[in-house]
This record gives sequence, C-alpha cells and structure tokens, in this order.
Amino acid sequence: MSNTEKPDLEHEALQSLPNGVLLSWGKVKQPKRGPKGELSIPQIVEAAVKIADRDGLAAVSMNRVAQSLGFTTMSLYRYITSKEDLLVLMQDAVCAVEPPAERPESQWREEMKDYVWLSLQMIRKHPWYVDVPITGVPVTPNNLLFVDWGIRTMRNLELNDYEKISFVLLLSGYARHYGILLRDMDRAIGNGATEDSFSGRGYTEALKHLVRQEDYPNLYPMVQSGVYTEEGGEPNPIGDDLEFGLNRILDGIEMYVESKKGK
Amino acid sequence: MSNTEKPDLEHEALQSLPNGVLLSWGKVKQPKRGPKGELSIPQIVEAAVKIADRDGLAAVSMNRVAQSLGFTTMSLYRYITSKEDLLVLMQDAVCAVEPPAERPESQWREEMKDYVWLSLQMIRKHPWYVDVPITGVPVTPNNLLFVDWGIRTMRNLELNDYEKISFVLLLSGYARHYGILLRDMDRAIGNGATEDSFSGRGYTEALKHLVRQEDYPNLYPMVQSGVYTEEGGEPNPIGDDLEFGLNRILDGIEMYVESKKGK
DNA sequence: GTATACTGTTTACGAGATATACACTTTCGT
DNA sequence: ACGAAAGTGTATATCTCGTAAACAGTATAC
Repeated sequence: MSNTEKPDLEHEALQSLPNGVLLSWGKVKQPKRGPKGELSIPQIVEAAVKIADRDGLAAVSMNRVAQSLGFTTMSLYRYITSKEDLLVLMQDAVCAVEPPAERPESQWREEMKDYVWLSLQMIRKHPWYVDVPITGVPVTPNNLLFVDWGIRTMRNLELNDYEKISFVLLLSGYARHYGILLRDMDRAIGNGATEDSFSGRGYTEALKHLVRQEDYPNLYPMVQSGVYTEEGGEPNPIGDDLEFGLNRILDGIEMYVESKKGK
Repeated sequence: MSNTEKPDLEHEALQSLPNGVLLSWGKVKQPKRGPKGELSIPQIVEAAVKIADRDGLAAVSMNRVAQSLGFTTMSLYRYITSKEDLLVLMQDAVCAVEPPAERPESQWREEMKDYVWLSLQMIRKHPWYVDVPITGVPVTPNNLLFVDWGIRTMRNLELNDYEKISFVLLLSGYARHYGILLRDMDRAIGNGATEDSFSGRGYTEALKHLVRQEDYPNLYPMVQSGVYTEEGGEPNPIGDDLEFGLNRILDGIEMYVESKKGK
C-alpha cells in the first residue's frame, strides 16, 4: 500500500522554511534505523555558543566546535546541513529568556523598558549575537517568544496590530542598535586595557588634527572639546544615551497612544 | 644631517588610527621612487563597490576585485595592507553624499527626515553597507560628513552637545535598522521572483502551523490574520512602518526640546 | 650610473567549509 | 534470524580565501 500520499499539509508548508529554522522547531524526523547518535543538536549548539561567548563569532569554525566535543569536523554534518544552520540555532538558543512577570496596566512604559533592558542583557552575555547577519523576520521559536513578549507590553493599549508590530520593531531595533554600541565599548575596553592607552584616548588626538572647522563646521566644536569621543569619562555615557533615547521613543509612543484615545 | 627628528605631532597622533582609516584620509606618504602605480586606491575601491553592489559583500574577494581590474590578486596589496582596509574604504566611499540645502529654522523635523531618508537611500543603493561590521564610532571623512550633517539638523535647537550626539545616534541608528529591513525585503523580492513564490508567501503558511496559541498568546492572532508576515500586501508596508516609527521618534525629540525651552 | 625604493607577479601556505567514499552498526521487513 | 536499508563517525580531498615571501623589472635620487 502506498502510504506516501497522506496529505500532510503541515509538512508541505514547512518545506518552505530554511533547514536551520526547521531544526530550531525540532520538526525533523527522528532516524529509526542505524546507530544512535553520540552527539545531539543541543550539545553542538551549546559548544558553539560557549566558543562564541569566549572568543567571538569568528572563532566558531566547524573544526573548533567538533574538537571541543571530541569529535571530528565532519561528524557535525550528521546533525546540521551547514554552518548557516548552526548560526540560526545558536541565535535561537540564546533567545531562550524568561520574560518577567506582567506589571499593572498603567506601567506599560516600564514593561517596554524591561523589554529593551533584557534584550540588551542577552546581547551583553552573547556579544556575537549582533554579528550574526539578519536574514529576515524572526521565525525561530525563542525569537518569536521575544516578539510575543514585545506585543504583550501593549496588551492594554488601544492600538491595532500594525501599530503594535511597528512599535515592537521600533523597540527591538533600538535594543539591537545599542547592543552593537555596547559590544563595541566592551570590546574597546578589553583591548584598551591590554594595549596602548598611552597614545591618546583612542583616536581623540588624531581626530583633533583631521577634523577641520571648514570641512565639519557642526562637528568641529564637539571633537575639539572631546565630547565626540567622550573624553570626559562620565560615569556611564552610553548607558545614559541609551536611557535618554529610549525615553524619547517612549514619549513618542505615549503621545501617539494619547492622541488615539481622544478619538 | 638628521631630518628624522622633526616633531611632527600630527603624524604621531595619526599613528593611533587603523591603516584603512589613514588611507581614507589620504594621509599616507606618496612614494617618490620606483615605477608609478598602474592602479590606484580609488580605482580599487570603485571596483570593489561595483562587485558588492551587484553580488553582495561576500562576493568581494581580493581575487575577484583584482581580476575585474585585470591584475593579479597580490597587486592590490601594494595599495592596501589588508582586506579590512578595503572594507573601510568602501564604506567611506559610498558615504560621499551631498547633504541637501538647509531648510528654514522651523523645519528641523523635515531636515531630520531628510537625514534618515538619504541614509536609507544610500543603503538601498549599496545594500552590503549594513553587512560591514561596525568597528566603532565613525572616524572616516565621509562618514563624519554624515555625522556633521546630523548635528546640523539641530543647529537651531537649544540642546547641549551630548544631547545632540544622542539624537544623531538615535536617528542614524534608526536609519540603519530600517536599512537592514529594506535590504532583506529587497532581497526576498529578488529571490521570490526567480524562485518558488507558489509555496505560500514566504513562511506565512508554515508559521500558521508552528505558532500555537498556547505558546504565543499575543503573537498568535497576528500570525493567523497574516498581519505578522504582511500578507495583506499594502502598497508599502515597510515604508509606512518606517515613517510611522520615525514620527514617534521625532515626537519624542520635539517633546524634549519643548520641555527644555520652558526652563 | 648605480643604489634604492618602488612596481606587479609567481609561488606557497594555512585555514576553513564541505563533498565523497568507507567501514561499521542498528533496525525493519520478511 | 537474516539481509537490505538507513544511519553513524571518520579519513581524505577539493575548493576558496587571505596573505606572506621571494623575484624580476623600473623609475628616481644622489
């Protein structure tokens, strides 16, 4: 009898997804015959994440991952079809973050801040996260949990679906953007401590020579005063910028919500 | 006579910059002896940009760039010290955008929109731009022109330098973020036209199977209605999101500016 | 007019992703 | 129970890339 013809609409629809995404959903048939695998996808992903956390995304080679597990490079290909898959899985793995409890209705701003903060915290733990090229809208399970949580912050606001998605995009994009900045800062501190900090605080001195008033009339004073390169050494300049910009965005959202309420 | 001992403070400060940055400023001594080079940095960069525009950043290999110019791979290393340099130069090259004329004092919002739009336009012309990893604060000449222009939009606002930099960061980060989204969209369209568009509009169908109400209570309705994957096919959904989010940010900035005026 | 500082080229190496072929192992259908 | 099928980890090999090193030729400075 031909049991090949079961409709299996789900299976068909799933074919449209890239392999790595399918793996992340665990929607891959388990092999029945043959020896049981000694490795497993979670193991591989965990090893890869550990390497990336320690030595950056560039250090994640199939060879290195395999060696850290005590296997050969090619053994990994029994579990994933390409390195791209691995990156997708790594990304989804570190998105497994427990969203905090809901807050009372009036505190949606605080919830949104939680959202951005927790996103940032995740990126700081896994700085390579922002190095993985974005290939599209989130579609892996833990990634979507993040999205779900973002939408949750607006559960009590009178906004339509499009508006909510726009705002989630706005907030997560903001978090990502600052994640990149924070990563760069951390990286610079890591390097700076080891290397020459004597040659002027980063490029400050050099820029003072290069940025001429006639070419950069608006930027010039900031470079000269050291504001541009943050010579001042405030307690936490980037963190302050972050908070500041976020408050502006939240103000903007609040204004919009209020204006809709009127109608 | 030893003319090696000229102070040359400028030269010393410049040493702190990465080589690619130095090249972008043209601050590299011209060779006097030996044959004149048949190539030139602008030529190389132009060729590399052309390749990246057509086939993406991954297609930019030293080999391919050299071949497209009719030279051998290694000849490029007579002009730049590494591929990293090339990326820096490419990035700076495409930032050579003429800022539009200033607008009257009251129209700072419009100027900020111009800023974001022009940034986006540049990214659309050179989608690989956002694939180049950010290594730090902008320090190359054309990149700094962008910053200068960003600060210019606030020339008539009562803000201090830190606030202005924060806002430039906010706006350019927003542009970059949407640049990534637009690139992804364009890419998807490019692929979709060639490949299977029959398998359901992207992942919509697949997601409807995977996103269960119990796991994603907030996201679920949006996936089912197709809002999440933008099935509706509005005239320009991403462009609308962009405009919408930008207006929220500008609202937030305006609120802040107004609140400061009061004092 | 020769030493010097260049030029573009050739060759070589090492890393990295992955295709292929192999020998071994488990399970299913009979 | 037994052979075929499916699956496992491994060894080897290929291809692409960035770039170091050595080389032969050429233009300029003294």
